[in-house]
Amino acid sequence: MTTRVRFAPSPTGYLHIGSARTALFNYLYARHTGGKFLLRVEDTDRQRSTEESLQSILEGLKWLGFAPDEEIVFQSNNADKHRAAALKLLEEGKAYRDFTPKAEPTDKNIKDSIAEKARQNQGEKSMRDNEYRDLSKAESDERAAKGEPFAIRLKVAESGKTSFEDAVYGLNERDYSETEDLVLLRSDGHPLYNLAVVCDDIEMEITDVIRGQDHLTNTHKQILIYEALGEKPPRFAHLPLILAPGGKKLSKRIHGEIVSMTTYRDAGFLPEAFRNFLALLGWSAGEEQEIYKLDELIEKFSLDRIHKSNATFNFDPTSAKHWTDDKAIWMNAEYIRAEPLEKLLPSVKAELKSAKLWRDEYEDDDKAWFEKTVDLIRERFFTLKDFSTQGRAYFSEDFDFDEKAVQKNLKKFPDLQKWLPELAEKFEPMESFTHDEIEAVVKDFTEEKGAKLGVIMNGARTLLTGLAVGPSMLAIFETLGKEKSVMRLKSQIGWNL
RNA sequence: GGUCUGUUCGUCUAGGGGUCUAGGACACCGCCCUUUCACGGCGGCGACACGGGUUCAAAUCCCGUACAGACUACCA
Repeated sequence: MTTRVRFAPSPTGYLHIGSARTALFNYLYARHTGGKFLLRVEDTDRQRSTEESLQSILEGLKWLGFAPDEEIVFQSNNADKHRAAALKLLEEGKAYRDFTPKAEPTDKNIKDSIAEKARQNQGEKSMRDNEYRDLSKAESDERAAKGEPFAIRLKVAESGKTSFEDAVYGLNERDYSETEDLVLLRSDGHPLYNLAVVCDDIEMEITDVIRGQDHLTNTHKQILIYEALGEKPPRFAHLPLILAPGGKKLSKRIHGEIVSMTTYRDAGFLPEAFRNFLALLGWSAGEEQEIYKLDELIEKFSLDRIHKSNATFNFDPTSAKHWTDDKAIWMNAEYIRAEPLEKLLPSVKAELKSAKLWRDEYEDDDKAWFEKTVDLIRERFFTLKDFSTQGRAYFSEDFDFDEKAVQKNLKKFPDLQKWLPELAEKFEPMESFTHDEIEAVVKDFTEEKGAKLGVIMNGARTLLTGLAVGPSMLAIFETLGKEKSVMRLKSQIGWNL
């Protein structure tokens, strides 16, 4: 049987890092086993689901390159089937009607009030003491017929336990006494999560459920539903969580955009780099390699090498340099300089386009120049954004001067204000403007002035690119060409800062 | 409160009784390379949560404790 896995986000927010990693692992597992990767949108919470979230999630998945192998399933479309399943269990006596009026949730923190209630019930109430649990069928039917509202609860057996072998966490067991008679269908007819998930997974013929560890206890409830329905549960693999620094839960409410996938796309990350980073959060191949191309990830991925302990996604919102996980940034830089140039070019093009620095000649008459330039400057870039910011001077005359660079490399050596335009004049008559010739001219000039080579070079770098850092100066001259080099050396813009 | 799960450098991790004076990566620091910065090279800092067992031997097995997380809804 071919494996079928699903990624099942609920559209109540954008695709965040933890979900993206879950999607990745599902995807890798599907590809590794030659199975199918499916997408199911769990949009049954009408209050919180939004179209905007859905689009954000779809965009994030698209960016990461995880296209579902079959049509997207929307859980809300299956509500009738979920209801039918609940009714069937009711009919078979495996579930019962609970006529207890629905308790309105307290207005304060829901989680806290639930824990509070659990504390109070401690030792006093059994999970089975619902007064309607053993109501006769006749009476139950009669009250229902009269229009009295009811929820449908699963009738969990008095004694026994649920157990399953998790691919990551091993054998999990839970005594029935720990599980309440869970509600399958709300009194307004709305099917609840655990029922919906089980029904959909059955219908979609899911063989392996790979999801966050926060569902570990839900799994027991779901197994109870599978059993009641007379279906065989799929295999389960629960993933460790991705936490915020300090070991707290990563939440969009307190951590903001840092957790959203689109943030990384917009910040100039390469999807392959981010995928690589994500893959190593909670999984490792057990070797000292760090860089894995997708094919390699697919080949090496296995559920049994997923960790049990949660990982911390490290970032520092107060730092411009460490705004997100250092390793993610490093990995992105690694991909930017190591990817085959032709694979990187489209991304650079997109970046330059969005910064209005793109010219169609770069794919035509100036193709060779463009490729050479990208290859030259990518060496020290971290994100695609750097091409339009730090690399701006290579594509436009309208670039900024870094004040510190001007101080350090220009104003500290006032002679340069006269010398650099003079150097430009030496360049002007040159027929061939390439590395060796430029070098000879610059060296002669330096000797003539009795100056230090570094002073001339650094001054030129700042005047030509606005920066104190960058590639070899001779390469910059050659890349920019004679005309621009001469023009910028003579320009006073940098000096007038 | 209860149930379950987890705990190796700041972070991601290797490790499954002896090869561990615990390996790698990122970050940080230093040196080298260099016209600058980066890359690269070399080196440094830095961890087995704690306490008891078991064993000739424990980061590795067992038990406690601490801490963390999940669940404990007519949310998903």
